[in-house]
Amino acid sequence: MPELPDVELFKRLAEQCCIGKTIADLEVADPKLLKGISPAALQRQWRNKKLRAARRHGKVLFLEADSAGALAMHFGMNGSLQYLAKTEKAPRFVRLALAFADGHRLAYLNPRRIGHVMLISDANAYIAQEGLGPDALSPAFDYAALTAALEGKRQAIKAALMDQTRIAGIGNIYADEILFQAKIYPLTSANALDEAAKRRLFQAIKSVLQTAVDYKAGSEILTDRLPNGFLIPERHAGGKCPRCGAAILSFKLGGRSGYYCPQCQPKPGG
DNA sequence: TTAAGTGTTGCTCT
DNA sequence: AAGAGCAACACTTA
Repeated sequence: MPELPDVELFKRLAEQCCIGKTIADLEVADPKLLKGISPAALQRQWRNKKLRAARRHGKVLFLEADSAGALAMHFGMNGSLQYLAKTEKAPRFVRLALAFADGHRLAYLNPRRIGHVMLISDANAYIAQEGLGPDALSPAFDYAALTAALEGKRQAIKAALMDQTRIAGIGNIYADEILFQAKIYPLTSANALDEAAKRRLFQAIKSVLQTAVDYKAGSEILTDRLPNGFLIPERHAGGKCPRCGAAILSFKLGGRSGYYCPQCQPKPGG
């Protein structure tokens, strides 16, 4: 699930339901996912503090408490954030939850436990320390930033898009979608893209991610929540190109499955 | 029952 | 030195 659009929705959920609320308790159901602090220390530090703000950079969500640092949440392969009403029973896989004074809870779920929640002092310092590139949807990530990120790189353009140290927020599924919309063959060398291709790529990064957020679509296969013309619903064996009807082909890159249309995304020179 | 899977890290090899 | 490939992480679903 969680690529940039998913985490953006988690951020909005936190903003809409929890900002300004007093944290009555922290329920750490799985201490293994908590980094940088012990459950007891986190409870001491965050109890009776107010949740001040939610921020996002790439795939990371930051929840900031008043004068008590921030929690940096990584959702891994299939983590999520859920708001639970006072009387609502906790679903499976809740690993950590903020229990507010009004009885509602904000729960961090992570079935596979790939991912973590880390207490940090400052989001910007964390971004710098992790070496994260500019957030794909931020104004700071402009066309010049894209060309700089791809400069002299010979690796496949899909791998470059997914490299969080160059651009933060794009994962396997949205990388495929962006390259489909930009009509670029995913295994093209990054430094082999001409000006026109890079312009299309930049436009596709912004429009695909923004569209996904606007449609409230995660990267799950939710056909009815994505506009027509998206590749994502056809991202499986037997899929058909939404543009030309050709059979969608699959490939492997770095152990991950990718999908593309051989008609709309032809190999350079082939 | 087996395989595949939305992310990241660390290791090895070229 | 960049970059490719792979395993590991833990667990669900097809």
